[in-house]
Amino acid sequence: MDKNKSRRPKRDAQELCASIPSASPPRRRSRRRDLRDPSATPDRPFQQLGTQATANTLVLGLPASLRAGDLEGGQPVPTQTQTQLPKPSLALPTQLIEQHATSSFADVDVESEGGVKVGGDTYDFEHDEEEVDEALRRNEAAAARALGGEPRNSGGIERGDEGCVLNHESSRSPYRRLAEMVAAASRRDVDGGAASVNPDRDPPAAAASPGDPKRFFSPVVAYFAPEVSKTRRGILGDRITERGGAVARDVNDPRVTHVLTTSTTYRHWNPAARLVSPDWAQACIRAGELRPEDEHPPALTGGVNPPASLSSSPLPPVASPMRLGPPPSSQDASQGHVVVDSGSGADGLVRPWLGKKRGAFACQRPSTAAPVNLNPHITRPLEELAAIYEDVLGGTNAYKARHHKQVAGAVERLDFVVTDVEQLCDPPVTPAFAQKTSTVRDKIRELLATGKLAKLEELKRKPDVEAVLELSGVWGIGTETARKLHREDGVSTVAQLRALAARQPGKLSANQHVGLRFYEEFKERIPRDEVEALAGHVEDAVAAVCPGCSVTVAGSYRRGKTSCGDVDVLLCPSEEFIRGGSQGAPGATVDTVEDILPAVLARLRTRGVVTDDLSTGTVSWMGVARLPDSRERLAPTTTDGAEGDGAVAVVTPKRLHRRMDIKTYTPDEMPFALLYFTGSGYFNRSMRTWADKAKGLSLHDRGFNLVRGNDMTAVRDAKFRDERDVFEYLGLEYVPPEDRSV
DNA sequence: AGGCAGTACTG
DNA sequence: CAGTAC
DNA sequence: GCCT
Repeated sequence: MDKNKSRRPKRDAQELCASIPSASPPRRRSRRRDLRDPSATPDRPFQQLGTQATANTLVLGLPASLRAGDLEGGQPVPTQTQTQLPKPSLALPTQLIEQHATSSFADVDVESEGGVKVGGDTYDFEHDEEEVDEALRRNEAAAARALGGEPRNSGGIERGDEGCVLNHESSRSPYRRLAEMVAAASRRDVDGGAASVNPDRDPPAAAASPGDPKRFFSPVVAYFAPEVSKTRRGILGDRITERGGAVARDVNDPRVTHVLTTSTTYRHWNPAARLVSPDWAQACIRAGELRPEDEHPPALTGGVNPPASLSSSPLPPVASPMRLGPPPSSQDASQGHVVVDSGSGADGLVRPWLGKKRGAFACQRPSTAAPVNLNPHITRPLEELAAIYEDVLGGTNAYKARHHKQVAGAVERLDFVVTDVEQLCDPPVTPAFAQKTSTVRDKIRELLATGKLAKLEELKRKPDVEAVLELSGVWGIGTETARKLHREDGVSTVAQLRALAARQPGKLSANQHVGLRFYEEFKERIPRDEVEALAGHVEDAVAAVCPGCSVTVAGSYRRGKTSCGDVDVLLCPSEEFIRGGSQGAPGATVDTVEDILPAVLARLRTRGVVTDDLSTGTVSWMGVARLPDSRERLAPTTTDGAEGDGAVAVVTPKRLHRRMDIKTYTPDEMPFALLYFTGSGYFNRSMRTWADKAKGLSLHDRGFNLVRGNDMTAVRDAKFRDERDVFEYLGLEYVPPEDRSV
């Protein structure tokens, strides 16, 4: 009766705010990109395999007391608990964002070798002088702007990415700020395409007469695939917007009508979008009118083989089962800013997805690669300390760790070199920096002054720290087990642990043996291509078992990272399958949702893709996978008769074992699952908190629960088709995956 | 001073 | 139930 | 470690 956890959250609103993508990154992003090796692989944001798309994820537990259907309306019906929150009339994200320049600028000495001198010590950067120069230029520019330079934009907010910084007015309600940040972030996205193409241009004169022949692109919302060069994208984008069209930044945007790509294997889930070559746009421009798309299918890019894994499989028409419905007739598409007028003359311009049935996974878009870290002198020690707090000390120290990491992350994202803590307080990098005091702030001060952290040095001197740090790096070994192994068995290194495991196998659990076996391999990052290839095998298996079931890669892959720590795959059978099993989904060899995963896994094991299990359930699996031997991956046995002449073995250099998770969700749950498993962790936490504070909802990987006093009730009054619906329900504006890295 | 999400799987 | 991971 |  006492566990009466009147758990009415009191979460840190601050953390939340801080964890929402701030408005500044995009600009940095693009600038930074220029600094990098142009040949670097562009980031690809996310991959939606198969068809279906809508989904999100969340993992909040399903509270025991789920009472179905006793809700009405979307209104949380608060009970009279003492814990009732003010439920402020949190006006949702509004357009209060003010623009102002980057707050601070640094004063740095650049040493000849590219180090930066701070507080007497010189730090070597992992990047070169040019980057530092760039940072300095940026600082200068920021300074100029701050001093009253060019008002970035009159009244508007979403004008381009440039210099749109939030007003960090700390007196405002944190929730309010959160909403605003979210709003700003998404706003960037929405019109962003055009804006980013040409920041100085006026909005695609939505005002002009729709019928204006000069504006023949008005029914078009284009999305440029990442492989289209920046310049071409810029030029064509300008032309398109000049002629009434719009350019979207997010393939996910439902308004996208045309995906301009050069890849024949480009694939994405928007059923309404048409895949065309950029040449199509050029042809239209030349002709002064819309040209038939068919004349410009995505061009082949010279002789490049699609990822072996994909082409290798007689890939079934996985492409679209679920979405063969009529195309969203242009104007419905959304409550959006860009109104897509399907225009009469454009007969069939917008039509159902008829795209490739097979192909590589590869819809990518320009990178969201992590910007260069200009402040390793601060972030490295903080992260090191955080790691010790979390992996060695454990327990509630994890919260300290979380905070240290949060600060390190925020500092890492800054586009100037920090030389004084005050620079972090002006607009506070994290809410804690708005406070008068803070231990982390003291640590940074110490770092800047001495280049060291006494606390860190002290911890590192303890003999067991290093050992526990290393041992807990083994999957399945946490702080407790690591400590115990060190204390009781004198094990300090993974090598020693292996020796022990060989002598006394019973010392470790089965999972820990697996973790130990693949210790080195699991530490390696997984390139996007490989994630796609692995997911491709999953897709093949799924298609064989349950046609129409979508396969979506979530996780950091979906956030556009160039490499991932693991592969996170979500399966979602079609509505038809849910209703009628193999009746509803012809070709399915299984009948229930619970049967899908085991059948898929069986296939993957047979093919050698899945090598080990870590945990197995009917709707959730965690384990180990790797690309099969190249001999097994033959050239595509083309369906059109062009016979693959046998093994065009694409050699995979190492074929490492990778951590992979696969989970099954119903279409109703998918939006939540996607959201949850796309993360990031901070982003999720912020959304959870927002949901709770603002709406009295608890958000998890399968839906919402309405929190009433001590129990919860599943929310089932609303239909959530995709992530956008979840954002909307929460009164937040949509944030695309790439902006969720926080 | 208490809370920080809450669950699923393993042994 | 503790430990671990998500 | 920080928020309520």
